[in-house]
Amino acid sequence: MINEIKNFKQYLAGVIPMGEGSFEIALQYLKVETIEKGEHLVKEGQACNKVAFISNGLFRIYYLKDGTEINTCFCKENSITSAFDSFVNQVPSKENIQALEDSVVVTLSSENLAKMVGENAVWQTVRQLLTEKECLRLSGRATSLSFEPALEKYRNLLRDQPEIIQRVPVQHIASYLGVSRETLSRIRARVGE
Amino acid sequence: MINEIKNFKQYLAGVIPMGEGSFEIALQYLKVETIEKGEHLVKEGQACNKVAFISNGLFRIYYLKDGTEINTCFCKENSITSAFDSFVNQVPSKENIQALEDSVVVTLSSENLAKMVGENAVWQTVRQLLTEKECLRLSGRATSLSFEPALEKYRNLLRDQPEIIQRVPVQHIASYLGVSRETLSRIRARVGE
DNA sequence: CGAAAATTTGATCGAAGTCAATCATTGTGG
DNA sequence: CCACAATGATTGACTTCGATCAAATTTTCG
Repeated sequence: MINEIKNFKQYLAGVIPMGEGSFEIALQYLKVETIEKGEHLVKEGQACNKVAFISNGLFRIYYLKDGTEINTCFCKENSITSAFDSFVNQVPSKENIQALEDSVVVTLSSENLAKMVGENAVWQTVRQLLTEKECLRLSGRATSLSFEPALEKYRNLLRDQPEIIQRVPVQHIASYLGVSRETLSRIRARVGE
Repeated sequence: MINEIKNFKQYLAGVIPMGEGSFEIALQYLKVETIEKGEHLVKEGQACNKVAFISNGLFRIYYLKDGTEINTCFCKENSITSAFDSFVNQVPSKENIQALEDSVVVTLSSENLAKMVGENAVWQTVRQLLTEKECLRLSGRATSLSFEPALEKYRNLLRDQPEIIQRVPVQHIASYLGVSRETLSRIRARVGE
């Protein structure tokens, strides 16, 4: 089993205990892809018919509002990324997913996921758990975005995802926090780092 | 079958087509409860071990931030409400759910839901679909909260949930929109209701 | 090295928050 | 049924945080 697939297996083991052989069903369906920095995994308008486990690298999810990009999520190695709405409802994506670093992902199409669910119900549970996780993330984001002042937002990000601040250009972080580049710059000057 | 249960069946039919008899499994597990205006369905600190289908009435979900209430959701008849995090992860709820009108709900405990999933896999699918729905709602909320000016937020609420504005006290709406009571009041004066 | 992009810094402006007072509505007890 | 308290909503004055515009500086990369 190649390394990327192993990483994915490891990741799932942390989400739900999987009986011997349950994971192996997936092997025939998984695909390893390399995405270079700057390239897109998903583009607006496309249907996103797959989820991607990030074995290595970093992505951002963003959409366009009145011509400017708004980042909604940063996804790093050892997590899953996808254009949720598009994947679930098979509609064209309003979101873009772009690699911020050279990345390697393991992808799984929705059709293949459906097959896996048919073969072993544990995959249905996996899907359920991952969806619930996404709910919790979104709920936290909604809270933070509108009820924290800019400084708090930054502090919280620093607390919850310190690596992001190291690895992501400031402009993207500003948009993620719902703050102008200039304001974020000043906050950073004050916080010292 | 009493009316509240019928309503619930009807609601589910709109979420997913259910084979004859699939719903009937639920009958033994469902419970009808009456909640008077002002009473709580869930209180902070309690574990919320059930979901409630609202047959009749209106609820708000809120939590306390530095002593002030922040509303995160209004749920009216013909929809489902629950303290998501608490229900899913069996932890004490940070959220409160309060009836804004005299209400009648159909409740289902998480243990009973688990039993139902065991008896018929369609209930697993129901759960999945409802979770996905919640994700989409949260995603929209996160977007609206931080990237729309106050006026837009209000207009969007007016467009998406006009009834809420009729049925919910202004103070609660303000907190839901992440805006001070005074600002909302001024917006309403401008928009002309 | 030099051009382009990203970040920081400075000055100004505006949307929305806060504080305070007034007006409206609801509800309760005499 | 009215009076009065209590709560909720509106209006006004002032302040503040963060956006915008503009310029300077730093970093990135061909």
